[in-house]
Amino acid sequence: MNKMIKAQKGTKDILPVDAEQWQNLEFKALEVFSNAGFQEIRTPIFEATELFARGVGDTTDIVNKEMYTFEKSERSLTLRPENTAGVVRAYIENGMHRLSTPVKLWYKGPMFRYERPQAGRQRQFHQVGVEMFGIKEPAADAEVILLAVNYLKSIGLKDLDVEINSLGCPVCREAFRDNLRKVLKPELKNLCPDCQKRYETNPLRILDCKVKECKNILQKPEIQKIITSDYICEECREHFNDVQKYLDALNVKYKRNKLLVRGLDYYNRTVFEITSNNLGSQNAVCGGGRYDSLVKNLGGEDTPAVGWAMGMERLISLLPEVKSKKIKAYVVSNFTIEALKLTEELRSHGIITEFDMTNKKFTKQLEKASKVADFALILGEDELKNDSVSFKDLAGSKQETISRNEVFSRLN
RNA sequence: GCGGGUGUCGCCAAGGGGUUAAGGCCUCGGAUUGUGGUUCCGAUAUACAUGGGUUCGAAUCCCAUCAUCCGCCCCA
Repeated sequence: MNKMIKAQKGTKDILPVDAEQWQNLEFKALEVFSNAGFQEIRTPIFEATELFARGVGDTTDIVNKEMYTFEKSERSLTLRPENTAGVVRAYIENGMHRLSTPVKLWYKGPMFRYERPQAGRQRQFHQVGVEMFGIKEPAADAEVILLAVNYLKSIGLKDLDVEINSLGCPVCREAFRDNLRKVLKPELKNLCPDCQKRYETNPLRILDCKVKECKNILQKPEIQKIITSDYICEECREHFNDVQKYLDALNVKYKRNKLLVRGLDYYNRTVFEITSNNLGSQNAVCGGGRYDSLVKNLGGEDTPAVGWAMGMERLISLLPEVKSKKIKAYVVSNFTIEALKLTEELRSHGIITEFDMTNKKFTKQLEKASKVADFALILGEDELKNDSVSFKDLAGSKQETISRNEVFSRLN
C-alpha cells in the first residue's frame, strides 16, 4: 500500500453522520437572521495580508503568530483568520454605505488559524456571524446581542452565560490605559513575561491574566482602585447604560464583567461574550462587540458597526447527537425494471426510497431492508400480476397487500 | 512556542518479554429455497504508530520521531 495521506493537523472531515447537524445550524442561521432583516454575504477565503494586519490589528496574536500567509505573484495573501475584516472590505469596496441604513449582513464559513489544536480549537474551523453597519445608537448593540441569544435558542442551546463590558471610546480608554500603566509600573518586574509584553502592547489584557502572581498583584488596593473605577466617559457610560436597559427590557440575562477585554484591536464601547461551562477551557461560543473605527481605518466612510461571531464546532459539541434519518421505503423485488420504476415513482412523490441494485435473493433483500428502512415494499410475481404491492411494516411484522395507488397515501 | 497524557483491525478493546496477538461491534459472503430483525458458519488475503536500541527472544523494556488528545498562551 502507498503511504497514507492524512488530513492535516487541526483539520477535520465533516462526515455524513455529522452533516445533518451542520445543515441544521446553517438552516437555522438563514431562518433566524433573515427574520431579523440580515442578509447573507460570502467573501473570499483569502485576502491581502495587509487587510488583517490593519483590520484585526498588528499587536494581536491572531495576526502575529496565527496567520496562514503565502506569496503568489509577489503578493502577500492570507487565509482569513476571521471574517469581520473581509466583510468590512466588501462593504467599502461595493459602496454599501449607499444602501439604506442599517446594512445588516451575516456569513458562515471556514476560518484558518495556525495554533496548537486542543478541545474546541482547530486550525480550520467554522464561524457563523453577523455585522451591522451604520448605527451608532445602543439599540444596535442590543439587537445584535439579542440576535445571538435567539439564534442559540433556535438551535436548542439555552442557559448560556452572556457577559458584557464597555471598553469606552479611544479617548477615555487611552486615559484608562495610561492610569493602568502608571499604577502597574512599580510592579512591572514582578509580572509574568507575557504581561510584561502586554504592558507595552495592550495593558488591558493584563486584567484577565491567569498567572497567580499577576492575579495577586492586581488585588493590591491602589490597582483595584483603578480597575474598579468607572473610567469610561460620560457619553460611553450613557451608551452602555442604554444597552443594559434594552437588554433588561428584552429579558436577556447577562452579567457585567469588568475584566472582559477582547483580543482584537478594533473593538470599542460594547464588547460581549457568550460562554458555556461544558466546553473545557475554550469556553466561549460567541464573541463580539462594537467597532466604530474599523470601516474608516480600512479606507471607508466613517461608519459605526457592531457584530459577533460564533464557533460552529463549539456549538455542535454542545448539542446532543442526532440519529440520522432512516430510509422510508425499501423496494424488495427480483424484477429490477419494476423495482426501478416503483422507486422512481416514490421518489417523485418525495418519499425517501431505495431498492436492491444487486438483485440478491429475496431473504437477503428483506434482511437489508430491515436494517435500513421503515417499510419494505415487496414486488414479486403475484403483486405484479395484480398491480399491487405488499406493504410491510418492518418495525412490527404487519404486512398487507395493497394497490399501487394506496402506497403513496400510506407513506405520506 | 511551552508543559502533560495516549498510540493493538473501520470502531471498542484484552494481553505488561517466550511457539497461531483474545473477544465484541460494524461490513461482506453463506445456511434456513416469497418473508427480515433471532440463531449458526465463514471472510476481511502479512492490525501491535514509525525508526533505532537492549535481549537467545519485544506488542510488552529503553531512546528518538510522528500522530493524537488535554492544558498554558490566545481565541470562536
